[in-house]
Amino acid sequence: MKSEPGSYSIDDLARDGKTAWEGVRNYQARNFMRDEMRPGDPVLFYHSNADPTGVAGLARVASRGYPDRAALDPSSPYYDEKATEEDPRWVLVDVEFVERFPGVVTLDDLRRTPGLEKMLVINKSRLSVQPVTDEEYRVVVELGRSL
DNA sequence: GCCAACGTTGGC
DNA sequence: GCCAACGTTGGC
Repeated sequence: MKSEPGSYSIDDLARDGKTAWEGVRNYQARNFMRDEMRPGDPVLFYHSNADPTGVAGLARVASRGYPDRAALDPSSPYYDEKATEEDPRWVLVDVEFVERFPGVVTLDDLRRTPGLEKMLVINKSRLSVQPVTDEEYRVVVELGRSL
């Protein structure tokens, strides 16, 4: 799951303990949260538009998908005029903090680590919620903890 | 700040 | 249903 640290970083999550991952306004990303993610699923927390950009730590899915009510709130930056009470259109999950890596596994690290060639973040960087295989997860965690 | 890649919108 | 125009994302 990706976030711009200027907006919400791994440190913010460490402070909050848990947060509602609101504001995702992309159908593919929404569908992952709605259809695929379950409480307990491990999450790589990725800092985009950052210095350095890359995986900053680990989190965990803490709820099933449920409506993102920010879409109904005209004063929210995530407001969507097409969202309604009956069909809020957008979905989020709760995410809880697990650990912060001692550093950041940079995008460059990901690119040059054998076994990670197919990670979507390398080729489909714009997708803000994306699946990671068990093996990719394992490799990234190992990299992150050895920084 | 620039720009390429991508997703969405809307006219036809 | 196509596709051009547009807006957004995100790496650099």
